[in-house]
Amino acid sequence: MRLYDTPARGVVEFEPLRPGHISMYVCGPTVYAPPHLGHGRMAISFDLIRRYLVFAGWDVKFVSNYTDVDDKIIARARDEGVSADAVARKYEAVWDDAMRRLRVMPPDVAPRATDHVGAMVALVESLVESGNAYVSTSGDVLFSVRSFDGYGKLSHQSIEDLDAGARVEPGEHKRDPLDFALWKAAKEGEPSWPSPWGPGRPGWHIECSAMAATYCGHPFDIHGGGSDLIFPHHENEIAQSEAADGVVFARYWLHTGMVNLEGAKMSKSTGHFLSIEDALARYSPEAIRLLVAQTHYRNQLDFSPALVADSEAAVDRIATMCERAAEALGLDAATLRAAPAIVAAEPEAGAMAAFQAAMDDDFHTPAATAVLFDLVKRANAAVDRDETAELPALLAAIAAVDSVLQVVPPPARGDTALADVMELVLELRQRAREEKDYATADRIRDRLAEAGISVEDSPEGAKWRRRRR
RNA sequence: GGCGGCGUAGCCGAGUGGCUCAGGCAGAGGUCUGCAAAACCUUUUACGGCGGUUCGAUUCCGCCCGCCGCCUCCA
Repeated sequence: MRLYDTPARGVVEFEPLRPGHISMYVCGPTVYAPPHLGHGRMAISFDLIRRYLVFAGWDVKFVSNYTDVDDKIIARARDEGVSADAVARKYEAVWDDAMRRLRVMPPDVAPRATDHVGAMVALVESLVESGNAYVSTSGDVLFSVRSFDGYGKLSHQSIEDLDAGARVEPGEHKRDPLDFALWKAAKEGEPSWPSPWGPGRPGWHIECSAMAATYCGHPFDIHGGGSDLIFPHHENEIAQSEAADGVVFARYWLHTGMVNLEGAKMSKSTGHFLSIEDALARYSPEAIRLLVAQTHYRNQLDFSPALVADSEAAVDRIATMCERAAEALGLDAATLRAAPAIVAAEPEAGAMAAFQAAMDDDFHTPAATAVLFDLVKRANAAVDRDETAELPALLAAIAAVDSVLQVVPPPARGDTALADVMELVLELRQRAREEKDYATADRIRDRLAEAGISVEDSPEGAKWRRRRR
């Protein structure tokens, strides 16, 4: 298996720390606002990667945190007149719900920063002892970037280059403009924890260093996140994790591309974004996942309604195929879509080989979707030719590929009242057709289409189904 | 200014030094149908510009143009 490693600036062969095992840490959300499609893309991208690793037989430990103590959370709490903890818990739930709806698997461990302050304090202490950190006159504990030789190795910047663009806020008392806070002294009314340097709270970067080491080990295999976290967040994680003991922090770094909306990056801070909730009100989770999978995870994704509409049509096509195949095999369509593995058959070997080859090459999901659509086309062709013998192997392969992609839509919830009404309507329409009253038959079909129900005539009688938009 | 990415057919989006091709969506024609739909088959001046390397470049190199990201909180 090969993957693109950010510090190596290229695709490298993956070698696990322990054979058969992969420990993975992906930076989770700061829970102060609803997540947007940028977060969704990042989460779906890593979900695709994780599901594939599991599919490929790795024993994966997937850890993703909640940053639940932060300036923005505190500011939000102040604005709303509630506690910081209340804000964090609220948006944690919003995040979980969004992830569930996007069919993103929950992490094996989802640690909260506030539950790991002790480990952070211990890490800061060791950095102070090793001379990599100092207590500033303002009472903060700062990391001295010049004390760490490798600073800049992830983002490929020299300290000099970075220095030129660095800003210093008044009152920070930094020895170097690039030095960053490991521990912030408590201000009036802020959440705080006891420490050797007085009450305070952890800096942003230290939590990930502490939690990743706690749950994934030191070192661990793969660290992931959005590409906008490369600097300074991940660069700083490396510095503070490696400076004290010289042990490598994460062995491979994976970064996902940004999502653009109308030509500019989505960003919570600028208000230029489409929330996951709003997106899901208009588009199906499967269409959003397909859109994400059809673009390589490292590339920028330019989001637009027209784009999801395309994906929606493609997802619809997969759903239609499932129904046709189920009928051809005499299976219940809903059961087939809910549990495609019902067709107990060996997945078609050629497709599986193509799928694995694609995913082993830096998680090439665009090629994997091509494999899926090739299977859909072959399954449809088999139904057309009435060659159902090869169908189970094709469906098993589709199920296998979809165990990673998760783009086959689940069956619509059964609405028996609608089904009864439709039975009557189609019966009346059939009577009109038999009487060659095609005007009436077509009018019924057209009106149903307007109501979002398509009607298809076939030798076995008319079939109907609800259309996605 | 420093670091990095991208520019591929109507749209989105993979990929490759020459060989038949990614894939999806849309459009056109065909099969099927009372007409449709679905499905299948066929199909639509493709590789930003200018040079260079090469027997041969969309693919490698250089320059230019355009777009985007990071360098500050950010998925």
